[in-house]
Amino acid sequence: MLIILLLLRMNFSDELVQWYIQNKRDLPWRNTNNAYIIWLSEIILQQTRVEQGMPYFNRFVEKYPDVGSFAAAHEDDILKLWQGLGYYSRGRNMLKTARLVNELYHGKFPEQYNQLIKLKGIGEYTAAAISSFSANEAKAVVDGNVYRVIARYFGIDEPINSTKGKKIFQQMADELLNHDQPGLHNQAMMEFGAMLCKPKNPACGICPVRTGCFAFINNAITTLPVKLNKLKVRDRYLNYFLIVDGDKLLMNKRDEKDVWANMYDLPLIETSFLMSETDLLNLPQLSDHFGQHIKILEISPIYKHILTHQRLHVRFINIQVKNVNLEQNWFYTDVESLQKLAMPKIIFIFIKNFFNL
DNA sequence: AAGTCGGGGGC
DNA sequence: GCCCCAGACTT
Repeated sequence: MLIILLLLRMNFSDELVQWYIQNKRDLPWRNTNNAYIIWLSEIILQQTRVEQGMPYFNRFVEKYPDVGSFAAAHEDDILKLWQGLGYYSRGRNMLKTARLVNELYHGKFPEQYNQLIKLKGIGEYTAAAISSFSANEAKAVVDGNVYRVIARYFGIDEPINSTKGKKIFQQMADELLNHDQPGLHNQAMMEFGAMLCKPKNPACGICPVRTGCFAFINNAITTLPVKLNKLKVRDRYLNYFLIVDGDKLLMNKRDEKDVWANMYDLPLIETSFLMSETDLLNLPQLSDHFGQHIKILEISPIYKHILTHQRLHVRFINIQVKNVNLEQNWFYTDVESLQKLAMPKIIFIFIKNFFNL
């Protein structure tokens, strides 16, 4: 019985690897075993589609061809290059890791799972990916694709985002791993999930392993994998003030907490509910910052900006003021330097249009 | 164990 | 709208 199970599993891996070799996409990070380059690609691709991450990967490789050059960068430069990709802590953690690697390993990016897992921004998935792709270490990756492929093929209905579920899927992935070619096996599992065993409308018609697939046989494609979802979305109302003084604009550097940590936006008054323009302009905070003589030049419509846990209602209010009480993180910048600051997408778009950049 | 962190694409 | 994307970190 055990032997039959073993054979079945070996066949599964072999089938996927064969399918992979014939159908894989030609992606730039697949043509190297340079752990640094693979690290770059893996961090960029966390929770990010390949098409979205690709241009960022190319720009990062170009600008920072090795760990040393990355380690020497300023956080502002990393965040600027990361602008628009989201989950900015990835960029900030990369800088910490690059600097540590540069010191600890003298610029040679580690390839062993046990070394990688200790680094900031590298979890189980990424450590397994880097070690198996760069050095063929026998560690099985479990990403969103792998969860889906295993859940469907073996009919596992344990939620993939429960603690118990994660353990089960990791264990199954470990057992499935082809120890002769871990890197190839891992790539195959993920590519198969991404290209064929897709979340919606998987291509079961051309699937090489459908005859052994639980979900295909039992018509459970749409119900597997199972995921617990209790996503709470919060509404936030962001009122940004555009204050132009000659050729300079008043900017704010955000703090370490909250979204968009360490990035740049504008002076902000946040409310937890939709406030009318007149009520907003009567807020004491406004006169505290800008005095009594405030002239409204222009008010933008309210833009809805969707984040994972937040619905942002954003508007921009262009005002003319006599004097400004500078907050801790406020500063003036000219339009030239403006382009070097890493800004959240919605801020960047607005400013870009406003100044015709 | 639950909450937080972006932005975009497919349906 | 809702779900998902080569997840990790903090509380």
